[in-house]
Amino acid sequence: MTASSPVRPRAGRKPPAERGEELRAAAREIARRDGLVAVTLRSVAERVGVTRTLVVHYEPNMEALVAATFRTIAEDELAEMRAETDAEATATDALRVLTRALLDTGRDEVTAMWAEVFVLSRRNDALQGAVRDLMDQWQEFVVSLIERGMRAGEFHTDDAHSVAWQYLGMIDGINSHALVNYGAAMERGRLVCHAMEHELGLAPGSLR
Amino acid sequence: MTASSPVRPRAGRKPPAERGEELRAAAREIARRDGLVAVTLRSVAERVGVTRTLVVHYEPNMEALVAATFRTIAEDELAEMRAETDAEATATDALRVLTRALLDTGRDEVTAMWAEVFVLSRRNDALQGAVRDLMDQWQEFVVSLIERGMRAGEFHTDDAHSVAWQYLGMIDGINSHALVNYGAAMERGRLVCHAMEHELGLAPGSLR
DNA sequence: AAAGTTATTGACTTCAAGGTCAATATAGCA
DNA sequence: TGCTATATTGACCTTGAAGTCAATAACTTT
Repeated sequence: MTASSPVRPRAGRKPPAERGEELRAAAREIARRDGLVAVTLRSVAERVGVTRTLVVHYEPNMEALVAATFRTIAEDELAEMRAETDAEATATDALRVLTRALLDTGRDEVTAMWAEVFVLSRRNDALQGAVRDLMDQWQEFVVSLIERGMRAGEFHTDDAHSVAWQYLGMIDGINSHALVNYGAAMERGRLVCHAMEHELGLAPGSLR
Repeated sequence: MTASSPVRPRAGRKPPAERGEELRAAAREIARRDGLVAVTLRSVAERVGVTRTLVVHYEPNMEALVAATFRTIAEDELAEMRAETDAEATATDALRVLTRALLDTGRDEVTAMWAEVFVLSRRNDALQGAVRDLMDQWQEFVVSLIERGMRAGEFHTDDAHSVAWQYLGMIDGINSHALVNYGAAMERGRLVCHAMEHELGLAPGSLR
């Protein structure tokens, strides 16, 4: 075992834009799989197959990378939801589709990340900023959906903001609990639908 | 500055039970103030004024201490809620009081701890067990409250378990969001009340 | 009062985190 | 073809986490 070389071959030189994107993509994959806490200099470097130092070269601040990673993942998901709801003919249909999508079991990784973010942002200012931003964007998204329904005469409420905010909170909480409570994961969302139907003056069952 | 002694005086010898409780109490205080992640050998030792080694002597496993800390805090709170609701004359009153208490702003530290726990339990088996236990106990508590109301003819539902589970999820989520969204913290809970009134066949406004 | 049990401590180890700094190798340009 | 800017690396530092182990000091018991 004289020359057993466990050495990694030198990473090929790449244009900064490409390498940078490669590193950020790796950070996102790690965050999706093992959570934002797992996004470290070492883990990102190892995944890409470069030295820690190179990661520092591109991302001189880990807190910032974590925040950016969260931001991108969350913004991507929001864009997806926008696209899906925009495609629906009525606001009621859109809200039904949105609720169904948000309560879907396959979204567990994102749910876990949001739970993580509430904790981590206590100690990471950049992340806290990103969280606020994303919460605002989500809030605005749901408000505009409600307003769309009001303009069309489908929904009726006098406080779209409050309804939107609590809607998002309820969904987040139920999903978080389902993360631990495997058994109950199937039946998530009945109360949310009833609550929204009631709150927006919809006929019972409209959202199912 | 030859003899500037920053040395801590030797801690007085105490009976194991007392010292043990002292350490666990310190862990709880730290958890309440700075979160469960802040409960470390060092922080507990420093707070009590003893060496790290002594903490190890009493708590040979940090994961276990963190789990026990969470368990005690959460069980204390549950006991408090039990006492408060038991004191109410009707189940409707009890539910109103419970909801109000759970949505109270002063409960933010506990909310933060629960959010933390969902994240940490991914990497701490003992903690995961404690979380499951406590969720079960809460679930059972709310279910029995609902059943009390059904026996008295106040509530009507065909799935107390599902209603209880989602009730807790909603409250948790709304509180978590309020942790970040200072502005909206005042108006938490309208939807939850409406949802529960609707779900349990109560007259609108019964829970306000 | 002496002995023995054990609460308490200090020195040390291991591991993983973020980060610095100077050296090296390589791709693209002159 | 050779130069040069810079992408990439290796060696090193600091901090804070958990944990081990033998030594010391303080009660309790005989």
